[in-house]
Amino acid sequence: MENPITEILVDNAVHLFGGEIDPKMIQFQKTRKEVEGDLTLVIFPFVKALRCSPDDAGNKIGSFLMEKLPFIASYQVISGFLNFNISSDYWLSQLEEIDKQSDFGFAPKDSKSMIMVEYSSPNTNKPLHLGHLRNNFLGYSVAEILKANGHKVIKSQIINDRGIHICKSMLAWEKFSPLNEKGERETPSNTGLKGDKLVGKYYVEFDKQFNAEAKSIIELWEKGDFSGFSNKISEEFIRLSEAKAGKDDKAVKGLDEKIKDLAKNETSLLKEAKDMLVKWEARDPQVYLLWTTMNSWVYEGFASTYKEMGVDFEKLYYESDTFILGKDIVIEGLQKGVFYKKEDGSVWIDLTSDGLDEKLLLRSDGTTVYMTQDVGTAVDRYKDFPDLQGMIYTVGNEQDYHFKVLFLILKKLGYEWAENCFHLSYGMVDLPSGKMKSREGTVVDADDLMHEVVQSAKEMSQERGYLEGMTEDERTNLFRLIGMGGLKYFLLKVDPRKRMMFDPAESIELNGNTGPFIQYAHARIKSLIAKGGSDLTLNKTEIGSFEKEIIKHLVEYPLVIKDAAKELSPALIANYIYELVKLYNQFYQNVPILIEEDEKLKVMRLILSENVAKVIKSSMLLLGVEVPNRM
RNA sequence: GGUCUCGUAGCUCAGCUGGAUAGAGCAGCUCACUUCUAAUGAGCAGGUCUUUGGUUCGAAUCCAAACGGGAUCACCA
Repeated sequence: MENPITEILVDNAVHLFGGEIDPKMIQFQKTRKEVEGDLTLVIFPFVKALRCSPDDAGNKIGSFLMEKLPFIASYQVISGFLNFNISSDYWLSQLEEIDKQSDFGFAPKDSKSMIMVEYSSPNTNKPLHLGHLRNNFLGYSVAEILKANGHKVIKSQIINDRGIHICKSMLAWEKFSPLNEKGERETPSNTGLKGDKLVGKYYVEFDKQFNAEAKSIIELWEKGDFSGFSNKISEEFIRLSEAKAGKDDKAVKGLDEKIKDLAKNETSLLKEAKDMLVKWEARDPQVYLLWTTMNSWVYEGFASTYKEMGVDFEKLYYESDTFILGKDIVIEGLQKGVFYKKEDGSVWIDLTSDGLDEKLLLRSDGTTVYMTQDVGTAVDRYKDFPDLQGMIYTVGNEQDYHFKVLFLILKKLGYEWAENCFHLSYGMVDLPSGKMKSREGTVVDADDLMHEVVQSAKEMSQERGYLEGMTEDERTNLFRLIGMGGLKYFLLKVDPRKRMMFDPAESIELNGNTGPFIQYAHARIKSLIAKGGSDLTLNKTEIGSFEKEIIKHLVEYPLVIKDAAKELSPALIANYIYELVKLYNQFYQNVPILIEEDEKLKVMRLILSENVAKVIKSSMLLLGVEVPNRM
């Protein structure tokens, strides 16, 4: 309805305003609740041209539009705002239109360009945690939203499966895993532990032993025992120790950190891990076997976690593959003069003229770094999918700088598609106790959390749900659906860019702005439909204000889907659904539906309800959340 | 310290392409189930939109500075 108004105003600008107008002057907004009307036009921009009071200007525009547009039933001007009343018939016809479309709000499938959405991309040395949940739910949802907008989407991830961190858990497993009576070390099958958990356990074990060794080295040094260490080390230690005298606590702490780093570098454990990395790069058969074995455990563990999360991927990339390509590209770039080599053989790019720093791409020993791999991965992806028109990296905002640099490097290498790369930078998840810190054991494990929310959904459903006649399987599925729905909705309802607070108690809440609140509304409608019937035909009838508000909101759905894609923000969808459900609950509570005696009214209300359920279901699926028919 | 980012009710968050009296949820206090699922709805109370300047007919929204959180500045990923 905005479009015809805009058209008429632009077409008749000379007559109305005495000259052409900028369409940007035509600003619509929702009519305030307290004021009667369905749509509001802001008059202020026109006041100057019309050289009269805002009220006169409003009346002039209002009467002109009312004459031209039959759907404007009446209008009134209040302090510079022109409020239109839109006719009942118009809203009814809108409802009819929505009712016809099973995929209401969605653009035709594959009608737009191909986009890759990268998300998850975990390290293979630690189990997934709460932060990964936000990442995965966000990435998955953004992919769904883009699909709804007609894009062809490739969901992808890069698996960080190589590097010193992987060697650490491998080494710790070899050294510290106890042997059972059969002489085997711990494996997922002989311990019953999930693969990622088992490997993570040894990563932690490495860190523990590593720190212990460093500590004992420092103790030796403090006693003045430097046997076996170079003069350089002992001098540095003495220098740092003496610097502590007379400094404040903070400075002393910093110096102690440096001493610790010094000692860590001297540990036999780190040396062994580094040796292992060198062997890995040389494809030493034994190390490679260990690597593939332990990685396969992790992948198995991740697969089950992803399944639980309800996320999936079309194409996986492995760092162990792409780093080679990255290295080749860097060497090529070196020849082209994009990069330069320092005396020690390390390769760099100078980005100071772009306001950034110098960045390392190859170490002096020729090995690659994170950036090198990311260059290789990006190029690999465009090779695999030449039709790609964009790539979205769902990665935490602590890597903002990294991606700025990455995209700039790609651009400097001459890849035009670098322009279409976008870092979907999301904020960290905090706990009420503060930041998650692995060292302090405050990391919330993804599997544990998902298990807890489902368990809690079970308890609450058994207390108040409508479960009679449901099979055991149906119940289990319902509990999963409610628990996971609550968790996903909780993590997706806030603006992804913002740092957010995760309160475990609040995440299993059922009232207010929560997943189960919305799921409940859906179940309630489905129960109505089951009793009142579907496949009804809409007849002309009067509509009340509750119905009208809902239809107005339904009409906005296609626009919200577009906005959510533009902003890459599932939060916009979540807010929209919440608003819709609140409106519907008010209607439900105040207006009779099945017990309405006027058949036409009853049918209209049922059709309205059905379409609300349709939109709830479709929009929740954009968030990756399923909705039950009963609960 | 440089760069980036955030600051809205006791708490968690909307609102930010400038527009009417700044909104929800939670927590607190009331009220409504012989009626379609009360996992609901209605109401009360709660605000210097961090501060100070500027732009404007009009600023939570744009600009600048200050203050306060956070991130980042590795031959880590």
